[in-house]
Amino acid sequence: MKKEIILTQECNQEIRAISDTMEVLSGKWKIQIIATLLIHGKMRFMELLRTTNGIGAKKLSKDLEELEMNKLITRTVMNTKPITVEYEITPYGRKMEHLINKITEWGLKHREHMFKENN
Amino acid sequence: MKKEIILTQECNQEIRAISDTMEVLSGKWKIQIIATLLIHGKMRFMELLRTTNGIGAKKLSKDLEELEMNKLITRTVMNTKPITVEYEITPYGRKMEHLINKITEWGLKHREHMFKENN
DNA sequence: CAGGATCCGTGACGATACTG
DNA sequence: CAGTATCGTCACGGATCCTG
Repeated sequence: MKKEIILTQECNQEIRAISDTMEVLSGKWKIQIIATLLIHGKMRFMELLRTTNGIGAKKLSKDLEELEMNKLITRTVMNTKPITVEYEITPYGRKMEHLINKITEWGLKHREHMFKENN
Repeated sequence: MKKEIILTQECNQEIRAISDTMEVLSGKWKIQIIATLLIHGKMRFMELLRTTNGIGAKKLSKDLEELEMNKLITRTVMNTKPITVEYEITPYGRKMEHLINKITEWGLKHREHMFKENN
């Protein structure tokens, strides 16, 4: 099974940067997971599964793995019985908070804008 | 063929806002197209096709259509022979410039960060 | 030129069952 | 509990051909 960090290899610097970011963030769930962890702090797998409405275990597992590869979260296996695992935002991941806020902000304005023009 | 603006219908306000934004932006190409149009101003279909490296005509056409639905760009058919079409960012779309800058910025830092830790 | 129609392969994702 | 393995579906996106 390959575990490589995906960094885009394309011509233009700016386009690469954009692609890199989108590679990390895109999909329905990644940002939601980050946002949830930013709010709640440490969380276990099942908590995330319940909180992130609509996601399946397989997808959650995969997304968490990718987020860990990108150093945005940490994964800690506790030696309890039965096993529990805790996920937590890294300081580096926390730096994404501002970007997520911008994204949220834009989404709110966009919804307004769409309603205004269409009705 | 349905042409509806997709606005997410989920529980939480913040999550909805995030999903709305990602709905508009996600995929490899949308932001690239916007960025390109921000730089070059008016562009024709074929210009965009050449400039946006790797995209196919079908996908470009579809993405442009979606961007137009979201009022980020305008599509103008010129009555020339043969027909030409011009795409251009709207003032509203131009408001996304700041967000795109943030995304680009984060991508650059992320690339640095990944190299630092892995080598 | 600007795309639509069609065909088709691949991979993403859900559901279910199973393991340490 | 925290996943992995397996199966099956389906929509995305590429390639090609066609049209006003």
